[in-house]
Amino acid sequence: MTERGYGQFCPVAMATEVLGARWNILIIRELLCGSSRFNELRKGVPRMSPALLSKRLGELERFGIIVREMDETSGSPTYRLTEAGEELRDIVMSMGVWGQRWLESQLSLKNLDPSLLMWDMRRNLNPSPLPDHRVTIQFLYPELSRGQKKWWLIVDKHASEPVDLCKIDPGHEVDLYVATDLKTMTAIWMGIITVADATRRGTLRLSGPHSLTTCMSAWMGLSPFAQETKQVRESV
Amino acid sequence: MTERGYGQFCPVAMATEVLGARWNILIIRELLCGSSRFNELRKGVPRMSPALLSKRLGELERFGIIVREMDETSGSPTYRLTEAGEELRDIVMSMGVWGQRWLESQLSLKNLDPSLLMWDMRRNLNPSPLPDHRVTIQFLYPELSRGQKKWWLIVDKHASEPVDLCKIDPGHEVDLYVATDLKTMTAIWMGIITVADATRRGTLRLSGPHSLTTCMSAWMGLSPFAQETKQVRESV
DNA sequence: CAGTATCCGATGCGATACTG
DNA sequence: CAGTATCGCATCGGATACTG
Repeated sequence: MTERGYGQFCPVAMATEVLGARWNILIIRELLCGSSRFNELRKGVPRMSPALLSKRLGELERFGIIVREMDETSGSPTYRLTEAGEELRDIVMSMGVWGQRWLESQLSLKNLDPSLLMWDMRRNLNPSPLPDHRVTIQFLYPELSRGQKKWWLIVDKHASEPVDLCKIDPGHEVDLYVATDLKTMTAIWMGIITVADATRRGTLRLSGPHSLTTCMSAWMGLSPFAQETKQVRESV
Repeated sequence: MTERGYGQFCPVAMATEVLGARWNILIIRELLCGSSRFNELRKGVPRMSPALLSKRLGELERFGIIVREMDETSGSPTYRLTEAGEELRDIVMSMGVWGQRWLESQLSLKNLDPSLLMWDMRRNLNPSPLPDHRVTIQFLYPELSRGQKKWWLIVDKHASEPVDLCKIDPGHEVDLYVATDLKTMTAIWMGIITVADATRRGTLRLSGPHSLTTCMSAWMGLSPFAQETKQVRESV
């Protein structure tokens, strides 16, 4: 990529100069999903170095796609999409739908990452089917390394942040245990298999009260693209 | 870009691995516009080396976005979009619309290129307002170098290819002369100014029969994004 | 016409460490 | 928490020439 531009006046080419730069679409995706602070964004693009993220944020601001503002209360910087950036929502979503429909799910299932998965689940979890009191759910991935093995989702409808994610034991009594492997959990999240499938095969085990286990597919929000039906590739 | 992937299972990330690779969106744009042969594609991405184009076509084929087939009659290879590729049309068009709405037109007008412009005009010219007989239109860009100065568009409704583009004098009598500068002509094509504007300012001069000059904005198709209204950037 | 082959330079970007 | 600073390599891709 010895120089960035395409030397074309075509608006598609102009847009591609911005949107085609590595990482940019994913940064915009994070902002569209509601992240706004630097270290929040980092969680969504963990393989990106902070230096590069900072650089890209600057570029996106110069292009008028995001603005950097100081948060009144916390005093820390905040990024949000401008109107121009917000108008990218349909494009980014369409790309996701297209990816889900046409790219091999096998490929996705090679890019497993528990942090990203749990972070996504935190974001999309739906508290409403859950009881009114605080609920603690522990996820266990036995095959993973020490630091990645255990995760806690704490749901409290009445808290300021209804869903919280921890990697260290919050100390609460656990209401529901979910034991599975990362590939299974990711496949469920992506809509490739269901909770029922995995339970039947024995790759997912739930232990806790019936009131929590039976409605798992209700409170566990899936990926926004989960319901997109997979298409079969055209064979030559 | 030390490695290509993002390491994320998210469908947006998967799609971005394919669509974000340099040039790919522009190649797809060309295919969507109807190009199908290698050297036809090259005209749409002149700054791309043939080696790289070839490589990218191979990748796109492996991803199931295009297929390479042999043309029965000519015996030469042909590329066309698969169903998966065709489903990218809305995304690519949306990117163009977004680019036209939000990116500085000044930027576009720094990426002038007469070959791309004339090639685009050839593609979008609308023969129907023109007379039934063959019409030859000569474009003259006095400021350009010898090889880029003169262009001929030959329109013949009854020919197999209704619109032809030449860089060398086809020898026909010219019906309409268009003299202008490249920036003006590009701005007209992009919908930034109109033929009438440019004529009034004297940056575009037409000489030929009234029947051809008055309906120029009718036969000269504009960019597919020309009617998108420009938006003003959010000021901080 | 439709590509390959080869070469080499620029730079994007990843890794790590550090600071206010 | 929110970034900067620095370094060095891998690789992307541009240029040119060549081939069936």
